[in-house]
Amino acid sequence: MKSQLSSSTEDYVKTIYAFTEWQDAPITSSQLAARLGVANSSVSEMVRKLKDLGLVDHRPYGAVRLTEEGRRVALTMVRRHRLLETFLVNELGYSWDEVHVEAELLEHAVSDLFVERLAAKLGNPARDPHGDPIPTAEGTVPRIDAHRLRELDPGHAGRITRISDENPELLRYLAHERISLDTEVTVVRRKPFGGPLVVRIDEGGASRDFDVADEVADAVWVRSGQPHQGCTLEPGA
Amino acid sequence: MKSQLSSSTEDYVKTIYAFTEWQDAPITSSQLAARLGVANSSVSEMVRKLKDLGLVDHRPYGAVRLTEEGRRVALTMVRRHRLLETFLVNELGYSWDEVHVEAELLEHAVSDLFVERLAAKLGNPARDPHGDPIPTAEGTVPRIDAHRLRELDPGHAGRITRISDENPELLRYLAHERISLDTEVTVVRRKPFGGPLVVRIDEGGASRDFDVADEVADAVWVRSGQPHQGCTLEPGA
DNA sequence: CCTAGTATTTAGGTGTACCGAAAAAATGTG
DNA sequence: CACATTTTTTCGGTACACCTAAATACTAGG
Repeated sequence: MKSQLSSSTEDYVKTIYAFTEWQDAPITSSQLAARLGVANSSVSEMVRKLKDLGLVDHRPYGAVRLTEEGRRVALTMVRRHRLLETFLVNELGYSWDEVHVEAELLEHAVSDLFVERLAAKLGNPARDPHGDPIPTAEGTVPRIDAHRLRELDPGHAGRITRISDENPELLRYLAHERISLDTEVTVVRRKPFGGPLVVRIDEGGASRDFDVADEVADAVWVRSGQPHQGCTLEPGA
Repeated sequence: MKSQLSSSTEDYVKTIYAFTEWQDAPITSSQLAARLGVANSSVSEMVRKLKDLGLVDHRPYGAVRLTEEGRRVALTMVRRHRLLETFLVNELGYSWDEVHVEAELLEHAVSDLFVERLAAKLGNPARDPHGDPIPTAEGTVPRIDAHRLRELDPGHAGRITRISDENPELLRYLAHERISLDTEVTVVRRKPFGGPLVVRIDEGGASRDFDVADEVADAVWVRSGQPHQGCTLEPGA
């Protein structure tokens, strides 16, 4: 059942999964190639191998979809990645813009035993430092009920529950602008024709307006209602 | 200066270093092959590459010796390995027979930043859970002043300061026999012609005699004098 | 000091994961 | 709906780290 996959294989599966985590529509060959930073021809070849391994469904010229087994592998990788990020931030004092690359390397080197011991030590967190849900060991993904900042209409208020970890520079920028998980925002003005989105930010009484760049509006997720509950929810919760 | 070495390269260098850590005499091709579990021909080829990288000195049919640069790399790997082992035991509740394999995988995946943050968190230990000295980031190896149990004469008393981590089964056996770091032993009888070495073990008042198998006598190191100081000495100490 | 035996290297070959270039299939547009 | 464009696949080729088998160099015994 677990024939030990190469770290390339793990990366492909994780990337395929990640593509559909926050949207529908399966990933195409060239999108996969772009995200992995390899040539299209490499993807064609590798996808055939993944299919032989039973990890993806794919027919020539079609999109690539994970099988149940592939999804299981992907969730294992995502769990590893996010637990490692949490560890790096909570225990080793990394800042949230530093953890992604480090976790990317480590996730291929840790054993299941390591992951479960680490999860226990961290208190079985349900979210990582960027607010991304950490799949359970059994393959359940905690539901995250939030929307991209970009999609919100004026007047909509809520708390930031997720910030994509893909771009460290963006994370540093947001930290510099004092925007983080749990920051309360209210949409003031929706993008007209190419104009900026503006949000109002509560800061213990005072408030300021903030121009949201397109990239930021895509990377930041907001939830109205309950506050973000940090990194230490109970496992089954 | 740091052109990123493959994990194979790291393993070769580490293995070459390890061979001379507790004895003199440089390692030969076939010894290297045996320890790495690869064919002699693979070693020949790889040693040539290591030479091209400036990590070893070697002329055909001669032994393999690390260069200064090679030694630096090896110490980096050993530092990583032993800090990781310490982490696994101290923070994740691994037992000392479980850590070696896990550390072997992780040591190729961690960054220098990770290692130094980890070292700081662990309190810059000078010894790992088996009593092996942890090289400093600057490449200094804390002196360990001990002898193999095998080499001790009757009457010699001391504390166990090191137990080789290479054989997990042996470690489990010793744990089962209630022998660990800091156990006080006195050599009762030295091996006559193939007969067993016997040590007396103090156990808070009571004492028992223990037959030491050959393999154990090679793996256990004893120091007379000060007690083993645990895993939290100061860096420069 | 020559030879039998062992240690080491060379030669040729494998699998994985990548590449660029060329061929083939799918897609969009007049 | 045919053709040009884009996307995907196929086709040689490369680097790495390993292998077995064959050739070569050391080394110890007679």
